[in-house]
Amino acid sequence: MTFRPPKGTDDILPPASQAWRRVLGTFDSLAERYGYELAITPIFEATEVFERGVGEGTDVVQKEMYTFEDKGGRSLTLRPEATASMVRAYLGSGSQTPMKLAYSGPMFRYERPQAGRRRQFWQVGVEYLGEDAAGADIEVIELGYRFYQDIGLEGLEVQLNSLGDPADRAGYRSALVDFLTGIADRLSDDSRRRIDTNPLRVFDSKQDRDKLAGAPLPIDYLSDAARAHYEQVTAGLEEAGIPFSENGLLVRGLDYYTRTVFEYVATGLDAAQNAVGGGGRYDGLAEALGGRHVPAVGFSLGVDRILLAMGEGGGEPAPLDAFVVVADEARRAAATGLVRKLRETGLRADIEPGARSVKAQFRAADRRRATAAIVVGDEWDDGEVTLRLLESGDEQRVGNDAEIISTHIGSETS
RNA sequence: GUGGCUGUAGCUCAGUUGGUUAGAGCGCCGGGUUGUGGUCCCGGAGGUCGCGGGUUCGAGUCCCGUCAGCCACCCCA
Repeated sequence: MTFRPPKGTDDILPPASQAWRRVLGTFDSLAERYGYELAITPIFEATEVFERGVGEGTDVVQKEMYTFEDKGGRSLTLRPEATASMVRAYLGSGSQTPMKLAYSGPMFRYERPQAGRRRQFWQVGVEYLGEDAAGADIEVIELGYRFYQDIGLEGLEVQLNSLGDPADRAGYRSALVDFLTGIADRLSDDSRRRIDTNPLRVFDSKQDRDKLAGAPLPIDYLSDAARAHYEQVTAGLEEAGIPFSENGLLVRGLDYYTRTVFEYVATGLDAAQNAVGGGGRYDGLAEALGGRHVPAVGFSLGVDRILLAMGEGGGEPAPLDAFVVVADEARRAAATGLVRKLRETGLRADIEPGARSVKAQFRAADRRRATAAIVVGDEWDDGEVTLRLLESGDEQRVGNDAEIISTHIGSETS
């Protein structure tokens, strides 16, 4: 028996989990203020949801899926991302009106782990479903940007591009294939294979990026409608005060994107994986799943990577407002009752559950970073407790009432 | 899937050309203070040296294999 979690997965425990609570909480309230409601879908789906949604030609589908057969002979897959699930759920709901959804949860991809890449990783995201207006693109990108601002991630860059509509791709694709065929002898094996299967994916390759100078770019092949949409997005972002840079090489690794694509890059991250979030418009995804036409746009942000970029690996234990010290065991019932009342008033309060020396209890109070130690001893008979402020060492006797104690501590911490 | 680096106490590590009962710092527990922490002093607990095999009188140390971790590639969050 090993106590390590499976390869590429992590136990997130205190004190590191403190940062998780904060980041997840920030996302939750921010999404709610922007009008995105919670969506919870299964972490596994019928395999075809991802095959058809994400795209057969993508690395995610070809080699990174956790696929298994259940006892009923169904092929299921642990979700490698959430967007396909969200669209599937939206179609399943039968909704005829736009829906703004926010989600948070683990995703799974079978890969060799490294810095910023895990087999189970956590994404938060939103999807603006059933809306084709550029205003939705702008709102989504802005929401993501605001999120990074709120949690205090510095050195963030927003990169933007447009891939156009499927109709724009036909002409573009043949131009790209011509170009790539011309330099095929200098490309990596992977890229050469993609010329036939999925030429756009060549832009994903770091190895070949420098050889792509002069390659035709999707942005130069946009239809009038797609171009107008793109220009509305850039204008809207400027108006919203969101700094961004246009990157004609940005194509994203999933097949479902149309028009707008964007990525949030942490410039301060020295790890190779510096994309902390990304997204785009996917007007064709619902139809790829066999549904009706549903224009939509969304993003997903990698919480593990965000914390990595912020250097939030360790940290201090969560602070406590009060630690109740039992001076002698005969007073335990009184002390336990006091902790209960302190907690009811909203204080973070704790106590040792078994008999320990006063010294040990004070040491515990200090280690837990308590603001005050509350001693329950002989003074209890006078209706009082001793309140010691651990940082200054100031000590006084106060009424043994939770409200009174709370007031004394509150004036210290505020 | 491919390549590189690393596995000794809870953590960070030391361990001399292979040589007796494997060490340090930090952390943890207890005592010094009959009701007082964070400083200081004293004491204590805690180790299949990743695992398996081989060489040797003798392996933490050398060789082979294997597993795990880390990093990079492919690609993405």
